[in-house]
Amino acid sequence: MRVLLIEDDREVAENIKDEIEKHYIVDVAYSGHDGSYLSQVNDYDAMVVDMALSDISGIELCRMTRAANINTPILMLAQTNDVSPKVSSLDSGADDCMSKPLSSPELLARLRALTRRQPLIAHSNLLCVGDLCLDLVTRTARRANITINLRRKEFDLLEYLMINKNRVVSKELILDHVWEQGIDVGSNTIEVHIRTLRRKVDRPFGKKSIKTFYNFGYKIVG
Amino acid sequence: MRVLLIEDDREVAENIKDEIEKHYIVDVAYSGHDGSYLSQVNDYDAMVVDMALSDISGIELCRMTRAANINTPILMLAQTNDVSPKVSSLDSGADDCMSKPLSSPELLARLRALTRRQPLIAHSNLLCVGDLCLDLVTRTARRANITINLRRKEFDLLEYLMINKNRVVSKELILDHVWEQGIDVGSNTIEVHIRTLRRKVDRPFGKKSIKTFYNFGYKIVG
DNA sequence: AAGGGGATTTAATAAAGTTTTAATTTTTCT
DNA sequence: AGAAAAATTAAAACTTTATTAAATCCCCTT
Repeated sequence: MRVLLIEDDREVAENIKDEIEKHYIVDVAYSGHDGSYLSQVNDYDAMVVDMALSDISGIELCRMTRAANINTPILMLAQTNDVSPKVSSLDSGADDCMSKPLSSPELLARLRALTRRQPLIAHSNLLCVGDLCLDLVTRTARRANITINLRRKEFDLLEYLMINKNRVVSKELILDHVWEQGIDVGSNTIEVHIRTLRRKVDRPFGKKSIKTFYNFGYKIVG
Repeated sequence: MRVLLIEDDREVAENIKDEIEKHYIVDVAYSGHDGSYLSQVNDYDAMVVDMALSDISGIELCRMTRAANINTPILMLAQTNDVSPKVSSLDSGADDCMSKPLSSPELLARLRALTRRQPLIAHSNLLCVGDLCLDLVTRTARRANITINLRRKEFDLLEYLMINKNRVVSKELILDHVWEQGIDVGSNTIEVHIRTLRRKVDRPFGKKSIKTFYNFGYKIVG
């Protein structure tokens, strides 16, 4: 197991390094640039990133890392217990976030939890199928540089179709994942929502990305 | 996106539910037992579990869930900011842990981070005869890397033939298994469907995998 | 607590797609 | 060759989906 620690306060860095080093191999970068470079040339099992780096902010570094298609789990270290920086870092692609003062046992436990999972697939708040992109944070869609506002059910339905892009999903699965239990199975509410979705994301762009599969379900293609 | 909330304080449960419900579908269990049961019978994209349930501890519930081979991401809710319960829950299989008092934006951001990783895609279940494969989940066939859309009766008929690959099945058996009871035995609907099947799965590929057995039935060979 | 406004569901009808029937041609078996 | 079975076709009968508009639900404000 190899961990990359990015922290520009040398003293803090030494302390954290010593703790992690009791269990894993640690590389330390004392600046965002160095960290970013190391994260791209080496394969790490996890990264621990201080949010308040002086050259590149932790959030920016996170975004860059994900943009470079590096899916290494990232644990962010926030200066304070404020909520908003934590939310920003999670939404910029970090997997976890803890605030200072740090507890080493907790830090190590969080690293264990992060690295336990399989190497994972995508790591972005954007879910894209062709030129249609769904922003999971703002819950809007974009196509041809136009932002499309979606209602809640429309968003949920589109998200489920897009998670399963290029695969047919049955109406039964759609009901299970997008609607509450116990919805009347005989109703045509799925069809109605498919229609509004098509009107918003397909028709204005002359596309037909949502296909119908008679007597079975739908699929979205890219 | 479906979330299971396990929390036995009804008032707290309602509050959390209302928050999560702004974005996802929420099922609530008011006891560890109910929660454990629900997590096993339904597919959730994430679980939010109170550590201090009165019947089963959150930690125990976590262990049971992982032991049952359920990999749904789990976010634990700790009563206090103490380190040791957090460490225990992370080590018992939880993926993340936050302490009360809860901040809804942070809770939602953590849920986004957790569910971003492994979107819940339905997995295929294949039935193959030679190079012809039937996906029982999407109800499509594939041959030579081309996906073939099948209508309901075509699919049912092909599935029955493929289940009995390399064995002749009588028309009587086909009628029994693929058609409702009481279909007119004198009709030629089987022949018509065999024809459309051959046109879709054999002819375009220059194959003849569906054989006729005069005065008896059909068989598919691999 | 009541009203307003958007979101969601229901319901009715039109449109599209599927399955069966039936008539005809071709093949198989004796 | 002749009878029976299977293949081929096209059209009729049937099912499912798309489209509307209206009704209901839900949340937010007052």
